[in-house]
Amino acid sequence: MEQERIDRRRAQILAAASRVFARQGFHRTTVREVAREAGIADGTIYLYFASKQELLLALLGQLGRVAERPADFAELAGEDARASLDSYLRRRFEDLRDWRQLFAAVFPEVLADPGLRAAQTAQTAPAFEAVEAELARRMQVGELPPLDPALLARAAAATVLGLLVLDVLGDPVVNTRWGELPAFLARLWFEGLRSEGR
Amino acid sequence: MEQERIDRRRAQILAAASRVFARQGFHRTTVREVAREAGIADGTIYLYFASKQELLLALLGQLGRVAERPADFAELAGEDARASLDSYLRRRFEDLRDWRQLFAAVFPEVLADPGLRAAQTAQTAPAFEAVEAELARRMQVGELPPLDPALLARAAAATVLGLLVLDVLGDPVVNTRWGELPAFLARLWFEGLRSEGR
Amino acid sequence: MEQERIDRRRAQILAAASRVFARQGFHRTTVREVAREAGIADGTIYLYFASKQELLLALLGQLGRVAERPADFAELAGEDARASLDSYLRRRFEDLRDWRQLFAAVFPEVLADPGLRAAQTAQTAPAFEAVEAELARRMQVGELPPLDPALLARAAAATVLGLLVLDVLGDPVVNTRWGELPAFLARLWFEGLRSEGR
Amino acid sequence: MEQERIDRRRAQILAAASRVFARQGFHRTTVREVAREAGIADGTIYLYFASKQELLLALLGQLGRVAERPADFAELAGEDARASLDSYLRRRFEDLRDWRQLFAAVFPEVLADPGLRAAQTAQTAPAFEAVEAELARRMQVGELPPLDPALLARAAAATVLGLLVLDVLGDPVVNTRWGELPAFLARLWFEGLRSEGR
DNA sequence: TATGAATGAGGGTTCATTCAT
DNA sequence: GATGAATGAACCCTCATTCAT
Repeated sequence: MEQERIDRRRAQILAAASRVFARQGFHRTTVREVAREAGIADGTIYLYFASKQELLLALLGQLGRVAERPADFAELAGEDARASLDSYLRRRFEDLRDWRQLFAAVFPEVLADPGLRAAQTAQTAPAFEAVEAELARRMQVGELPPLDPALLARAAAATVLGLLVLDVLGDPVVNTRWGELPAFLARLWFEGLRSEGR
Repeated sequence: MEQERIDRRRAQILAAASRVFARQGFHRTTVREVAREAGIADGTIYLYFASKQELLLALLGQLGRVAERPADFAELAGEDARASLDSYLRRRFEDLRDWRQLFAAVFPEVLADPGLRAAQTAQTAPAFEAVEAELARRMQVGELPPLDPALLARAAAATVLGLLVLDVLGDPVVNTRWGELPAFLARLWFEGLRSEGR
Repeated sequence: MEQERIDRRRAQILAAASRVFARQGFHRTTVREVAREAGIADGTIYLYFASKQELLLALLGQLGRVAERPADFAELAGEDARASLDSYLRRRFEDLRDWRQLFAAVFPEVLADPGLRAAQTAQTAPAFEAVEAELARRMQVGELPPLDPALLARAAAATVLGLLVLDVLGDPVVNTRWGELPAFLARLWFEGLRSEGR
Repeated sequence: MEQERIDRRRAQILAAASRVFARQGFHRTTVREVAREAGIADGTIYLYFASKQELLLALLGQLGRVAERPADFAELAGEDARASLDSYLRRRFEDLRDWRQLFAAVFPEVLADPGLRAAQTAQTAPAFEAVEAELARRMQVGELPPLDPALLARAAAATVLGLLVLDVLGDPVVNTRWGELPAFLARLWFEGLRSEGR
């Protein structure tokens, strides 16, 4: 089908853009470099995207689909809190690794551009709301202690986001021990730092 | 004194740059805009900084001085773990609010530029080591449960960093309730999410 | 062919540069003026030359090919000295006229730039050596009086170079009577200024 | 006297300008560099010269006074042609060495700038006329063979000018054997290149 | 549809010149 | 008079975008 060819081309270009943006940053990358990476001519990109900025927005859209994923959280409703957190984090961190490049490509520019900042925040709002609702429910049924759901959601999101950022920055510990993080976080969040004896 | 005048001018220019970069991002900002914001002529900037890039590096240096601050952590050696964390976080979060603009100005570019990423990671390494050592000490004396100090340090740093990022992104909860975060985090990290009844 | 198109464009740009540089000098000429003269856009020049300086170097290369021409001198080996000088000068002066613009475009900058001065002198050295060898040979066979070949070569080159300079300066006599110069020089150099009667 | 102080300052600045222009060329030299070389502040130059261009014009004026010197030629009226040429050239070449720096500083720009080219040619015209008149006189009295005085004057001037240019270009022979040139030229011009036996 | 040469607006930087001290 | 910090016009060059082939 015609649409299919277009989609394939767009995907090819976006993949190339993601690689080069992640490597050099959006502004240090020329459209020509994206084209070279995709193995096509400069002008061809403009047959599939209206501008360089549109490339970024398309990548942001892809990234957005990951950010929306927390809604899956609700699916875990049945399990007990600790187990559900554990398995949720494990899956989440595996996903994130895959999206690392996309994140490195897009996120710095999101942070730098006021328009994108607003868009990103707006896009993330529903996910936060869903998480907050789920947290509140579990608190009500006594599965979780009565904390502020909004703050708890932010703290959790911030930790994951921060680890992703440290990963992109090249922190050697985070780079090499990414796989240990879900279990570590689950334990930390649930047990806390109280020393056992007390 | 002569040096003093130079320092004042450099500070004036850096403050202006920090404002505009935070607002629009480094690359979307022209040197002319920085000059306008500082109330001086384009060329004057080049009497105090060799290039636009040097402006960024100088701001990065200012930011670095904050990142090194975790070393203060060691000063709290005497207090008990929960109290020391509490007061440390409180002071840290107040500081961070002040450095928010600087962070918003510089960090996106750090994230986007491979060279700056490496520099930033290298610059932060000693602070991580100090924190890890302090954590290990407290674990040994039984003030903290025996967790991996490296991961714990990363998790804590990631949470703070992530909250700063959410703040910059304009998350309404983080924006308006920044002051509640230190106490919330101290409680979360110490008590954990175990519901009381179990 | 592809290379052909490139060569044509380069030639077109160099011809334009030669005209404008000769008219206004290298530094008083903007890249935009060269582009306008060539009938292309500013940026197009940079598809064919890396910098404004490269434009100058390319022109210098063209000029160099003329300076090397004295090697032709050796080809006249068979003829008698006076006749060979005469025909050599005649051809040389005709050539020079054609290269006048190129010379006016490039030479002032060669004279002004230490790096180019050295390059030019180095480039000319082999030609001088060839001429000296030929002169020495003719002296040995008695076709020329025993003068210092190095000085003779310099004196001759200096005269021609000086006339070219006077021509560029706009000396009315040299401008209008360029064609008489070869014969005049041949006569002067051969007969000398001794008045006949002595 | 007041005027004297001014003159001294102007001379000091011009000497500095002459050195730096000769070394780096007019356009590659900043006004600041001239000031540094003169040991004064940037702005001070503008108390004595209206613009950077005026510096050049003042130096051109100094150079002009040398170019006018050929009028001395007339003073030699009494001597016989060969002897007078010989001593004239000897004194001229010594002078020229002294003016070498000035020449290197100013001449490239004269060659490059249409306005200065015209000025220089106009300024030199009277000297040429004087020389031509003297040559014509000597031809009439039989001291010189009947050549075209205008061409002869140009040829002689071109040779000297060309040698000066070769000197500035850094030709090693001209650089090291400048002192031999007057005698060589006198011999060449008078005896010519006819081999003796013929 | 794909190409890549051409375009030209825009930005970082330099530097001649001014002027408050 | 002397200073040198400040100015801002001008220039070289880059690169997103267009369009003829």
